[in-house]
Amino acid sequence: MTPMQALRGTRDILPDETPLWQWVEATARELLYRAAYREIRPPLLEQTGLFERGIGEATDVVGKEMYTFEDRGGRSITLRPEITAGLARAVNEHSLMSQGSVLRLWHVGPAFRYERPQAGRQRQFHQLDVELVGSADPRADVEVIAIATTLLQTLGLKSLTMDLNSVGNGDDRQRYRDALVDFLTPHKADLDSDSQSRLDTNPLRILDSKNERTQAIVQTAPNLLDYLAADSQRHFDRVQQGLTDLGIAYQLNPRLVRGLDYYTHTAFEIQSADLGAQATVCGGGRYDGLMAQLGGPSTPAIGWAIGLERLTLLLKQLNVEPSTAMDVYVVSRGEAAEGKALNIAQTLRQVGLAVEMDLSGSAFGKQFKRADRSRAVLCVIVGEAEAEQGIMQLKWLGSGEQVALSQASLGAAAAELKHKIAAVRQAS
RNA sequence: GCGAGCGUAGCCAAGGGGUUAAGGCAGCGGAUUGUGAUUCCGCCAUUCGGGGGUUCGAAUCCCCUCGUUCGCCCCA
Repeated sequence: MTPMQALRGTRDILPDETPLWQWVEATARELLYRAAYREIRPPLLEQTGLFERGIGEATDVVGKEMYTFEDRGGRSITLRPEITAGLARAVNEHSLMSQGSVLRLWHVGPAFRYERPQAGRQRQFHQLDVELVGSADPRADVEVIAIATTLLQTLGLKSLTMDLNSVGNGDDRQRYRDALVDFLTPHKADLDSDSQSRLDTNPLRILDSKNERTQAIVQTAPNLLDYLAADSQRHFDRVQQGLTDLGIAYQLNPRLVRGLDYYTHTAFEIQSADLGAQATVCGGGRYDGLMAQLGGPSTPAIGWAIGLERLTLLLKQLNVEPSTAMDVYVVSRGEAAEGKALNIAQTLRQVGLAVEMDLSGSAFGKQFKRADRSRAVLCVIVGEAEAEQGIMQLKWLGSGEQVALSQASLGAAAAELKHKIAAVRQAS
């Protein structure tokens, strides 16, 4: 019988890796709390129409990458391919927005796209998603982008670059789209085949093509930024000014066009040179039309998503390893002693210490080796002699110093032990 | 969905038709039946991702399949 395997494009995040993920999530949670963002937890399943209407039927994500199936009631269901649409739906459904107010939300969780797996690209992947709903102010764009850069910086990521663009409002985009089609149509025969078909379906995406001949043609195409209306331009100017004032570096990339239809005005991507072809760690932008598109009141919004697989890949390259060391390792031998050891571990855990018990019953020498490997600061020893005398040995693994303590006084001494362990750890 | 490379133990691997599949790390047991290092000894793949074929003989050659990596594509 062949052993069961995880599905293609999915993977187990193993105990050796979860400390890194937990550290990323804890850092993000703290940062978002300080910026007044609140967590929301929408379902992973939504009706298919949400994504068709929200993301756009002409996009690759909706057109060929969704996990869509019919449930037992005959409804078309889709595992979310991204998070923003579900959040927008929830905001509408529960009327979370009251007029004139602002809603700051975040969420972390899996999303699903049926794609060919690659380093930094899986079929089930995880995103941290941040959204600011209800403000069209350019300061909102700056706030949201600053949260992304601060988070990445706090985690220790230095050599990242940010591309910034404005795709304008719906009218700007339409006028530019027309101009671009007019420009490209005479060159149609020289474009790569993907770009040829996009000329009808999604011409702006041609700007993004990596095909050399296509790029050469696109070099001389009209510039999107020349087609922004006065207020679109003004909005974009103020976003740039705000970023500059905060010392956030970026480069303008008039060919940055993101693959989801809902984006308007500001669009940005944060990339790393250390990820190969899947270089984008964080991507986002403004989506002023989405809420209305989904049947709610017209509401401006901006947000982004960070890909956690890509982020943790970068952190692993930096050898970031959150500590998983135990405070205390309990060694015991003999029936009476092993019973006592359980009590001792409980007592120490109650004051907040991390305590691992050796369950092997093997020779003390072996147990000490494991104590060492657990990177515990303190080893508690209960053998037959100690059990009989009602005591335990406390051995400080750094210095080797060992003292006896009566079991009866452990409760009273536990808090002091905790302080001493913290002090020893600090010193090392 | 297209193209190319790679799958030998928990990890890193040698072996490229001749039958007991090197070695290292990790793990377990012992030397040391109550104290962490080092050292030494022993154990740890009835089988080379899976299935089929060629052959007297297959980890090695062929086909299929699964997984993975790198591009394309797409995006986080």
